[in-house]
Amino acid sequence: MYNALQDRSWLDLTQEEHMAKEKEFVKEITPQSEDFSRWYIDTITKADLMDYSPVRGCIVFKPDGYELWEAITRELDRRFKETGHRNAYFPLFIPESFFEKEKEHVEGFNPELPWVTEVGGEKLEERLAIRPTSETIIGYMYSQWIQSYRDLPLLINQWANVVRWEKRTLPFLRTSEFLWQEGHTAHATAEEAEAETRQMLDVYTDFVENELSIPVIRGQKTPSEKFPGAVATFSIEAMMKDGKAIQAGTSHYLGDNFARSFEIKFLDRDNERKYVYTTSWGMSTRIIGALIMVHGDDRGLQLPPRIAPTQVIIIPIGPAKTRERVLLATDEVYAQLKAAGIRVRVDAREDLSPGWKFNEYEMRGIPLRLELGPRDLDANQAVLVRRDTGEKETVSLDDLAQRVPVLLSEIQQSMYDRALAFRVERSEPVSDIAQLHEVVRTKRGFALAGWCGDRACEAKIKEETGATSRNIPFDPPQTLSTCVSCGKAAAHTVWFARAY
RNA sequence: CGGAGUUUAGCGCAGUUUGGUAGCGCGCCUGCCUUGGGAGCAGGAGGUCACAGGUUCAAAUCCUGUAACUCCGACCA
Repeated sequence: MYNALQDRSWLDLTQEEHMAKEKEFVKEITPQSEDFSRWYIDTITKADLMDYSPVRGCIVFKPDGYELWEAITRELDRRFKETGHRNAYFPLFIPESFFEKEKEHVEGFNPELPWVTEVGGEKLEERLAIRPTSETIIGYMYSQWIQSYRDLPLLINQWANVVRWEKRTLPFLRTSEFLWQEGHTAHATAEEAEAETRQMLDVYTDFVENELSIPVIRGQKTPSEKFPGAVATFSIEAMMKDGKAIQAGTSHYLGDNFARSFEIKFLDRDNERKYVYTTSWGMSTRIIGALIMVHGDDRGLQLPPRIAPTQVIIIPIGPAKTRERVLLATDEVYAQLKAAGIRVRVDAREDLSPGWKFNEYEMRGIPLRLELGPRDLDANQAVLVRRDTGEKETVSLDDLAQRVPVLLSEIQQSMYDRALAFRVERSEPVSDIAQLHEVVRTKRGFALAGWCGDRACEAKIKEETGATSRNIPFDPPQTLSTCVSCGKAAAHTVWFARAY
């Protein structure tokens, strides 16, 4: 365990290194390089995003964490509505018989389902599952609602909590109860449903890359990794700073599987009764974990400006005798930024030193800090400090409303660029399992490999390296011709990685 | 679900070997003083030592069991 007080090595460091080292032991966050898991837990705890709950595997979203989710829902919801979807809400409880209608589906979820079996001490006639996802109950309702081709397409989204009793949980990334949205659509033709599946993957990609500054790999899941009951599952995959993958969002083409199970039929123009084709797609609070693990550093969180609940924190500085003057100017700067549409807050608490606040808001990931003190006022300027690079600049008070939005957008882009460069650097093609193992375990990254299409080869890779297939990318950097496992001709080029 | 570790004040920990008054740092409260990278001084509050049993004159400490958390595996959209 690193003990800051006993570590004298920093005495020999240069001024700059000395500063950095000093900062290191001021805060209570384990460095990423020392223990990434500890870093993650330290960061989300110290940044006050969540707390553990008395219920195993369930966390409390504290206001700062929930505010992040609210920002995410706002941006996603806007995109869903722009693409013609409407929100609805279906029950939390699902009758047991519903699950049994789709064999693959029930087998996929059975191990994680909690059941309500009695109420008021009396046993229920039929057990009720607490939903792990809502395909079945929505499928049933759709069978009631859809009569004619004129009822199609049916484009509905639900914001909800779902429960999957996970054996191993990790805050945000894998919790027994989590929040998400699930879209469920029904279409007259397979082509239209497939187009919807791709469109929603595009929506997710746009959201994650542009709002969260997280570059993603788009592709199709292999059969063993696809959603239970789906014809095809598509995903966007992101690389965390420890080189592991997180599935950031999924979109499923369900074909007519659920339509057949739930008798969802419509009368077409030709007066024939036909099954509909359905899709479902989801993104969950897991994305918050990804956001933290992609951008965070040893000083804590780092939030991309477009999603950050607070984009600029203003810290007024100065002793009592200049305080009134500084606060007056702070009010003006605040109003100016607010009017420019920037999410801005002021921390004028007198009992905490400016230095304390600098560290605190860096830990909390606020993208831009604005310092305003008496010396600044004399020069009619303010100091702006970027969270991502630490760069300082002074800006005339008259130019703030122009300069701040520009800086925020530069930060947004630069965070994306940095994450992309990191992923590219940690990704490489491999030609045998030993190499694949080397890439995912030692170098800690993504391995691009040829795959013959045989489940046994995929299972063997997982067995020997701990890596799972992430997806078959739409745009692989190159195409590989032999299977990394058996050496036969490759049917697909696949990304493999250790995953959360 | 297996293996290992942890559980003592809000947080981080010492105390457990060898049973005998509940401790430290940070934070918190009051006051003074301070403010450009986690300020200082003084005073103060705060704990069924995870939980349940057991041994003992006496248990944070020894024994048994349970739970939660962390890590590593297994499982898993």
